[in-house]
Amino acid sequence: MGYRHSKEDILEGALRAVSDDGLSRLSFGRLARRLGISDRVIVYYFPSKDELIGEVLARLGHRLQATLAPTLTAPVDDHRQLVAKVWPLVAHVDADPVFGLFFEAAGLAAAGVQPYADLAPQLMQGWIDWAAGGLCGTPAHRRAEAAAAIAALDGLLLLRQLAGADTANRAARRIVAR
Amino acid sequence: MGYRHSKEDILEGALRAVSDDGLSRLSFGRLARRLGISDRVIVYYFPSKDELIGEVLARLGHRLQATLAPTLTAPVDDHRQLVAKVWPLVAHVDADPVFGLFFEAAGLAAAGVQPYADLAPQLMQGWIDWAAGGLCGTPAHRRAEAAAAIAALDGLLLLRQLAGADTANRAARRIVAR
DNA sequence: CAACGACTGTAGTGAGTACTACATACGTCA
DNA sequence: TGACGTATGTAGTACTCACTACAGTCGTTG
Repeated sequence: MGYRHSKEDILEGALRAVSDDGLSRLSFGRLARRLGISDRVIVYYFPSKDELIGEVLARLGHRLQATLAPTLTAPVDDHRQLVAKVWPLVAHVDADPVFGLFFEAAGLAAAGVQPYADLAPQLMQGWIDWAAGGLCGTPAHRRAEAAAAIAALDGLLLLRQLAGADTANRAARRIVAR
Repeated sequence: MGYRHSKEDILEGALRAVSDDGLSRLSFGRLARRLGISDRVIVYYFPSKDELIGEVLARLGHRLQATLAPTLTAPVDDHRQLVAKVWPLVAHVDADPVFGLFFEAAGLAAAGVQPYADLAPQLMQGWIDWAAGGLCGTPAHRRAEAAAAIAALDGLLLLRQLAGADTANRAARRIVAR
């Protein structure tokens, strides 16, 4: 028969918890209280906090790319066209908490905090690979334009979080314009 | 006569501490141990941790803008020219820890952690105002181009932190190109 | 049945957290 | 001289943190 708790439930609960409270407030105790279980159960499935964070970030990345996957049907030539196509979506979709978490992880990684310092670079690489899939041209061209697109999108998202949607949208129009 | 400890020394020590360890590892106890004093003294000058963080972030912002101030002598027309002018400097100068801290603060703010959520937006606004000072044209034009420049620069810096300098430099060349 | 592994519970550990209580030294000024 | 504000020290509070020890409870398998 089924057990009372499952790793899947805990992981989903953790995702909702970090969406609400941020990565920095994720703890065994808080999560256990939120789920109404003993922290002992969480520790059983995720023997260390780093493993819990790792799985949360991995799922977060998959979810992010799954959300954006339908965007990249017809390949475009350069990062400006890609930004023009993607920005309205990421700026509209209520994926805000996900991006907030992305920046929090990036910030912690930039500050050298483990395990983020090890995990965030591959999160970023995932973004770039995703963007390269929506571009055409030589591999080198696609890599560089993809990186440029991700830089622009990340910068715009950061701007959106800290200066508001209107400012970010106006900036996006300037970046896209040629 | 001089006192044994001064607020100035503690604040400078705090700046060095966060440059080394990140904002998230700043605590009364850690800082006191690092400075070889009692945490009681720190609490005396900074009655709450939020005040300590606030002053650290403020000084960080001033230092950042002071570093970049000489850049903006001759105003340019749009964000691409501004990025072209500023990027080589911010990418070269050994201001890496400062930018790491900026992203960490932004990430914590995005996640809603206090006091960052309150302080980071004005940090961002400071950047934008600074950038607007290096542009010419109508106020509306300068605001929008400044926001675009900051978005691009922030995105590039994030890319640099998480994907390496080469990738970021290649992306910068694409963004600057018209 | 017996042995085993997967799972759950109770309880605790030692470290770190922000912050406080309280006494005391010290210089300044009425 | 005495009162006062600034500065410093010792000690402690109530809390959260990640993680552990250990005993149990199940279902499955030999």
